Amino acid sequence: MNDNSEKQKMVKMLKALANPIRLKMIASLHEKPKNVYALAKELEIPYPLAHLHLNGLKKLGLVKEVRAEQKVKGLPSVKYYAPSKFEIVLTPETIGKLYAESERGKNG
Amino acid sequence: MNDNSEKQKMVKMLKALANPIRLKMIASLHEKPKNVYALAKELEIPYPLAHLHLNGLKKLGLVKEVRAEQKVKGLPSVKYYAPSKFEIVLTPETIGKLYAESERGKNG
DNA sequence: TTAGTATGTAATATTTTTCTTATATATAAA
DNA sequence: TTTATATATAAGAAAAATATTACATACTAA
Repeated sequence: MNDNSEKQKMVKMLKALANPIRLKMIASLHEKPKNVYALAKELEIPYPLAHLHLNGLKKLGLVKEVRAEQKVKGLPSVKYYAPSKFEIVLTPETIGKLYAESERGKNG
Repeated sequence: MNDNSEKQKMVKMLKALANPIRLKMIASLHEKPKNVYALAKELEIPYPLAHLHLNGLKKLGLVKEVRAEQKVKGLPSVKYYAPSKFEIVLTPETIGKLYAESERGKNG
């Protein structure tokens, strides 16, 4: 019942990482945490696009908010993001295992 | 000049692997080499679709022909495929490195 | 000769992903 | 008040990926 979610999660993760903008974002945030606005400027893409891509990474837990600086009074603070700790190893073996294990999971 | 190809190749590889059918194919071929027709039946998808997906993997070198059995006389032999040996490790560090190194490659 | 095995491709249709444009809010500085 | 900083979302357009249908070839077995 739940054995599919592992495979589905993997596909979602890989889809998220299979994009040059999102890879660049992770690389940039790994170097130094920053906010969406700065990221958009650095990658030379419009803010809504940057927001969209970062949000996708955030939803999958590949990127997280590390701190929120309240520059002014009680107002929209600047949110800094950094990559989460993740490790995905792709080999014929790991892929084979992913499917073999969930097959077994079906019955026992 | 050539520093982009590494990143582009990575994105292509990840795109190829970010698909349930293609992951299943690799898992199945890792278990036992087989031909497109058998793969199509096993995954319960139409042959042209299986051909399309396997071709994508083949073009990137993720899957290779391991042998061709000539069942009959001088005719379309059955082609068996297996995954190539590959290893892709995805962490914030490896992604950061991928982009940092190619940046440096631009000038030196 | 029809069904099953086996290959491969082309054209189209569908679906998903990606990108742009527009909207809305809020502050500071010029 | 206009520009720059900063957030967030929605709607629609464009592009890319995915899937279907049809075609063409070729042998074997029923």
